[in-house]
Amino acid sequence: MSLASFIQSATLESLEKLYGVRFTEKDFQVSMTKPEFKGDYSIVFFPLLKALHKKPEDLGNELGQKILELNPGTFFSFNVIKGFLNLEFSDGILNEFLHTKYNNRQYGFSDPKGETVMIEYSSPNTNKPLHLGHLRNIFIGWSMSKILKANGYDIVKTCIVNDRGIHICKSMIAWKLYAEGATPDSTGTKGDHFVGDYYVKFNEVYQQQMQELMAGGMDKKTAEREAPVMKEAQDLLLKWESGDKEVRALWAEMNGWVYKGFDTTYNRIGVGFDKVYYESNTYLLGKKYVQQGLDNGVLFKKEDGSVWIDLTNEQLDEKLLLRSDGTSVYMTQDIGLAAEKFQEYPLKKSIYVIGDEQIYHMKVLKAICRRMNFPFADEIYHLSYGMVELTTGKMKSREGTVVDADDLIDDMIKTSAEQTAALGKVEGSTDEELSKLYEILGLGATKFYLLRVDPKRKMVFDPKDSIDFHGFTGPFVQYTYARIKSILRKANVSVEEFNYDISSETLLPLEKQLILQLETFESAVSESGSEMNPSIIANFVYGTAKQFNSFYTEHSVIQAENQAKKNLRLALSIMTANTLCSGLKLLGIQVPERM
RNA sequence: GGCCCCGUAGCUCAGUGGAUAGAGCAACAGCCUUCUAAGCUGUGGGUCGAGCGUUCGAAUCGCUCCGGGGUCACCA
Repeated sequence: MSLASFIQSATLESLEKLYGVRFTEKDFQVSMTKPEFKGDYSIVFFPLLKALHKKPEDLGNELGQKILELNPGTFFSFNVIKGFLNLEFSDGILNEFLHTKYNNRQYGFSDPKGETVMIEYSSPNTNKPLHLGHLRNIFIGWSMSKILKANGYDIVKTCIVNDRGIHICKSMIAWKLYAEGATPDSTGTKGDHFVGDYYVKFNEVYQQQMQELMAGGMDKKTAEREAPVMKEAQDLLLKWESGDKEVRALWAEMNGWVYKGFDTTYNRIGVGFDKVYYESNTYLLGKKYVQQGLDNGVLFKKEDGSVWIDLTNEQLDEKLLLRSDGTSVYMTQDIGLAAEKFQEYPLKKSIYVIGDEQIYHMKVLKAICRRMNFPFADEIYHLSYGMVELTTGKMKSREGTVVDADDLIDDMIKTSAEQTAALGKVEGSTDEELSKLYEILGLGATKFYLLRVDPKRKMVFDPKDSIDFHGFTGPFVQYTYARIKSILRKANVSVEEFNYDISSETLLPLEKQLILQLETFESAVSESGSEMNPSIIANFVYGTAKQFNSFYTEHSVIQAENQAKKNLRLALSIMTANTLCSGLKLLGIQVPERM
């Protein structure tokens, strides 16, 4: 139990003993005491005054005395200011916390609950490489999978690959027309970029043809439809759907190139999936549910044969589920896949990491599932994240302002190499060690930068900011870890073998603050899980690193005043290192032993 | 137009019912014969978009307005 919740229940118990009234945790708040006041945690008891007809000083003092009396040895003192009861923990209880947790690598993590959660993230189209926006999606998804695992859930990481449709047909036709048989291998190009280049080529040709048609007097709408290259792409799509062997072969080959490219990127950034769904396998799954919905009257057919659901009475609109020609739309597929997931796995919850532009879509999906009486309807959770914008505005593929994922990672690794070299602290390392280090730092910086903001909010990507390794950044936290490891090496202490005998040393303020900070890891883990928000962990590890650095500057570990102090500080250092490592791991970030 | 999200220091973000609103970056001033200065300490910087309301107490809750964004396809 965390210190905060310990105080919660101690307060409830004391109030009941004192006044015979049962309150709930919502009737008062427990928070960390502001630095300008004496104390560690504060009980805000304003709300209780009215119910108990007490003056603040009286209630505060009575409550404080009762809490101390019922929990001997736990608290050192208390004081009352207005409606705040400030409690100070005894050094003994904090020391005991340190003693039991300092070398527990599982600290902060829950035992398995035996419940499974699926989390879908990334879900790219196969016609172009991954970009900065995908990276935010991917890092949030990966991090949440780790955080939920730390909260005791079994995780199925998944991805729906949008491998069919007009977008890939556009790349295909451009390749057929202009590639002259070129392949990623023959040109030495990464597969996803290779296919993406033909998508760009398609759009160039398409634009040009439209201009020509419009110059000939055609209106824009018709020109969009009539441009030869677009008609050829449409033709490929029809052929694909009818199972044309040649088209299917080319489609499979080009997608294969893309997958190889994606895998390279996924491997490099250290993410993966347990189950990959392909749209080409799942896009027909929804149709049977549409028939079911028609049969039981949830859906209705219009005169032209199209199928709809009416959601106007829940502040949504009418939504099309089947075109008049009987083909399915996006939503139809999503219904099918949603059901498929729950059939394939015993899911407690099904999470979708998708941009906030699809909030409406996901709301409609849930509403439809509810109408169709799917038992899982309420277990669908849309973890929506805000778009990543540039300092110059939005990323627009048409204007060529999209930040490519591979390029970005290359830049970040290069930057970390330059910065490391400039500091000259890792001389004597092998080339292999160095390139590993640069990767850890470059990826750490990128991941931290994208995860430190609440997912729900849109964010600005400032290249200048993102390569700053000072302050609220991944490398800052990694640096703190590396320094601790350096201390431990110098002290000749092995983390596994160090044995901390609990001491009765008085804790100095900076030692105490660090313990109190470390103690909040557990609640950071559970909060980031229930809020679906990795930035809580990012803030925690940053705060912890900062707290350690303050301590480190002021007090020497190796040159401590006496052996007991030294042992205490070694234990504190080990626990900080472990906790930073655990926390960063939840963000998908590795730690370097030196930097 | 309907629905939804956002507006906090020059910039990027925390804080979502409690004490004098916090960090990082940028600016300025200090600290390396002492465990890694990718660090630490300090200074300046705010009508929390505006107004009204609820409350003992509002950046936080409600209403109105202003500004920015998303979405509402027989597109994917």
